[in-house]
Amino acid sequence: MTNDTLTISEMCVRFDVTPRTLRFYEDKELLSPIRDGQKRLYTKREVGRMQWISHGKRFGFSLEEIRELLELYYLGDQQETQLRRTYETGLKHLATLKDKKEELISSIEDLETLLTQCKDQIENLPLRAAAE
Amino acid sequence: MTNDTLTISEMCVRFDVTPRTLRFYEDKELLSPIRDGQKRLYTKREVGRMQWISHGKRFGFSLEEIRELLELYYLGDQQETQLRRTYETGLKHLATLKDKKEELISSIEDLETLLTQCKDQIENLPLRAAAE
DNA sequence: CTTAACCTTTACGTTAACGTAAACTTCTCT
DNA sequence: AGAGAAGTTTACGTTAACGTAAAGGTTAAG
Repeated sequence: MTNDTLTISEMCVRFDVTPRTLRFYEDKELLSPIRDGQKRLYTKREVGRMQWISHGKRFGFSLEEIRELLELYYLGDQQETQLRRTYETGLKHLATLKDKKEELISSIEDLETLLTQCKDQIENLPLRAAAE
Repeated sequence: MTNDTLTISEMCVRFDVTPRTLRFYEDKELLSPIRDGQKRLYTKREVGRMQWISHGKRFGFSLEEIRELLELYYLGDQQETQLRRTYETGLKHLATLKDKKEELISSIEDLETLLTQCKDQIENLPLRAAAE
């Protein structure tokens, strides 16, 4: 019974999304689950793709940008031209991710500085009034 | 002449946004430039805030989430309660940022793996036909 | 057999984050 | 004075990414 495919509700639990979201992604050609009759079944490949979608969203990429990147999950019998294009797209995404990483690191430092200042202010609060 | 305030168009250049965007952020109380007659002037503080907005957007935060964080830029004569709340909010954001950082790092690794595979495929392409 | 759980399609609704157009002021330059 | 550049307010429009409701098919349990 424990096949290596997931139902739509299992996917929903796993990625904390609604069925609507998964169908929406399918409509946008980000996912293409197989069918058992009417029902959708998500293979390991779809799970992998959904993983990327999930991460991509958290990093602020649009679904369209994510869709481009997902080409890397095919890599079937592609034309050389297409294969190279996919590769180039991947490289660009990689560069963007690395940029964001740097930006993120310095943002974390900035926020830590702000928090330190905030903490100082809290600790040096004027002891209120005098009545105690 | 070179005051330490920026006009709206200077802000637009600096952050690569339209005037509409800056006015929109003002409407949402993310920014509050001073006025010279009708015209908006952005002080160093507003520039600092806009810096955060810009980063926040790139990391996938909503404007509402960013607005909360921006409280850290006031730190004026706040009530202790409010100050602590602001501090807590900041801590949560910091934790989220750190999570995203980890996620980002492993995503970069994953993408690099995919790209390596893709590169392999390109290099091992069947030399087409034979006619040459 | 029928009820419930789970799935489906179709289609209109909603929210965030701006875009865009119209009509007006203010300043500077010639 | 007249033209242009840069700014303003007001308000309707747009797009992405789903939410939500209606109406119905399928399968296991009682």
